[in-house]
Amino acid sequence: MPDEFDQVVNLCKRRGFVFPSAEIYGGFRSTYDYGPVGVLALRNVKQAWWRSMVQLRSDVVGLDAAILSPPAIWEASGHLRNFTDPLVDCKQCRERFRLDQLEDPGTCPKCKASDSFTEARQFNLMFKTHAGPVESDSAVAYLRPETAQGMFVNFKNVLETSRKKPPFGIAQVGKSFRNEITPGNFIFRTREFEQMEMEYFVPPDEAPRWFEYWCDERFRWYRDLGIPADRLRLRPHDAEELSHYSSATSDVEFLYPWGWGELEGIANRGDYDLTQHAAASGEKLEYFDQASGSRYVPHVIEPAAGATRAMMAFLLAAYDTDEINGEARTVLRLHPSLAPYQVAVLPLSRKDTLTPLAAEVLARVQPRWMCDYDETQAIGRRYRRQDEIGTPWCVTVDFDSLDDKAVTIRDRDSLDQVRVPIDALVDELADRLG
RNA sequence: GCGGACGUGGCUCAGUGGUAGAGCAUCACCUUGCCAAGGUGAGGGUCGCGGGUUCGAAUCCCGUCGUCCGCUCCA
Repeated sequence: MPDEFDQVVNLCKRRGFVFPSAEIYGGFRSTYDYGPVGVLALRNVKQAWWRSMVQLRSDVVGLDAAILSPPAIWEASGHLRNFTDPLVDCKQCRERFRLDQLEDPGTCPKCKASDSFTEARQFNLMFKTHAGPVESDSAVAYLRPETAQGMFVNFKNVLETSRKKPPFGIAQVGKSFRNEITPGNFIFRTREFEQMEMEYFVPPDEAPRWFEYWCDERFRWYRDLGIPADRLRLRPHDAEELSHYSSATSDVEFLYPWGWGELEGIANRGDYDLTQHAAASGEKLEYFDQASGSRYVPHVIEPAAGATRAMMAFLLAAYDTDEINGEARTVLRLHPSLAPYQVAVLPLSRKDTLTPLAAEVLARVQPRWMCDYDETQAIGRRYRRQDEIGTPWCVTVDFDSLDDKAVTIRDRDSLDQVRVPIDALVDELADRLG
C-alpha cells in the first residue's frame, strides 16, 4: 500500500478528522466517528452536493425520509430477495464462495474437491431489527440499505406538493446501513455510511439521454471540486455486473492508493421501482401529462454517491507535501468550500495589545465562514497547522495593524501575503471564495 | 466467517521473563515576532481486553476484540 494512504489515515486521527469508533473499548469494526475537523469537512461535502443538486437547480427538490422501514418496502424493492448472498464454504480448503457465482455448484474452484461444500447460508445485507417493545414478527423493521426507496415511496407526495413535472428529481442525503461481509479500507466501505442520492424521473423515451447527461454532470462535479481528471474515470458496467434494479450503470471512479474504486454509481433504473411499488401497494405511481393526454410510469436515472468515501477521495487528492525554506510541509490543498475552516485568524503575538484587535477581526469573519483562531506558539508553526487541515487563508494581525487598521492574508497555496484594510477584509475573502 | 501478519503514552517506535523509555506532539511560563526558533517545567501508558503458566509477564500459552493483506464487495 503506497504510504499516501497511511499518511492520510494518520493525519485524520492526529488532526481530528476521523477517529475509530468506541476506541476506548477496543474499537467497533467498520464504524468511525468524525471529529471536530472531520465533521466540518464531511458536512461541506454534503453541502456542496446539495448546493449543486438542489439549490442551483429548479428541477430537483429535497427529501429526508425515515431510516427505519417496514419489510413491505424491501419486499417490493427486491432487496429482501436480491440483497442476499448465498454463501458456501469448502470443507476441504476452507475458501468461501457465492453459490450463485459458481460455474459448477458441486466442485470447489480452488481445490477441485467435489461435494465438499457446506449447506448454503443466506447472508442478507440488510440490518434487521424490531420496532416496538415486543420482538414479535409483526414488528420487524429494517434499517434502510439505500436512501433511494424513500424517494420512490414518496413519489406521489412529492409530485403533488411540489407540482414538479418530469423531468424532475428528488434528492436526499442521509445514512444507510449494509451488513457488508467485509468492510475495510478505512472509511471506504463501512457498514454504516452516508449517501447522497438523487432520483431523476423522466419520460421513458428520454431516459438514455438523461443517463448520459448525469454521467457527465457528476464526473464534472468531482473535477470542479479539485480531484484531478487523471485520478477520475467513468466506467460503464458490463451486463453481468448490473444490480437487480438497473438496466445500465456507469461508475464515477477515483484512483485510490489501492487502485480504481467507486465514488458514485449512475444507474438507469427504468420503471422498475415505481412499477414494483405500484404493484405491491396498490397505488398508481404514474404521471399524467396534460399536454399530450398520456399517462406513463416515469423512468428513473439515479446518481448515487457515497459521502464518506467522497470525503476520503477529496482528502487523498488534496494531500501534498512540499518544502518551505528547506523544511518539509504537509498541506491539504482542499477546495476552499470543502476545507474545514475557510479562515484562520492569527495574532502575530499573544501580547494583550494584539488580542483585542484579533478578536474584532474574528468577529467580522466568523458569521460568514467557519473560522479557527490560534494565538499559541510561533507564527510559522501555526501556518503549518492550518496547512495540514487545509485552511486556505490565514489572516494575521500584527503590530502595524494597530496603526494602519489592516491585516495580512496569507494564501495556503501561493504563500502570497496581501495587506488588506480590516474594513475590506470580508469583501476580499468573499471574492477569493468565488 | 476462513487463512496470514500485527496491537507499548495523541503520533512514530525502542524495550523478549524482574514491576515501562525516546523523539515528535500537547499544556504552562520566559524569550522571539511572518512560515515547524530557543530555554525551563508539566501532564499523559495497569504495554488492546480477559484468563492461564510463573516467586515474578509488555515479554511465554489460550481466548477475545480491533487493524492490515487475500476470498468478498460496490455508495
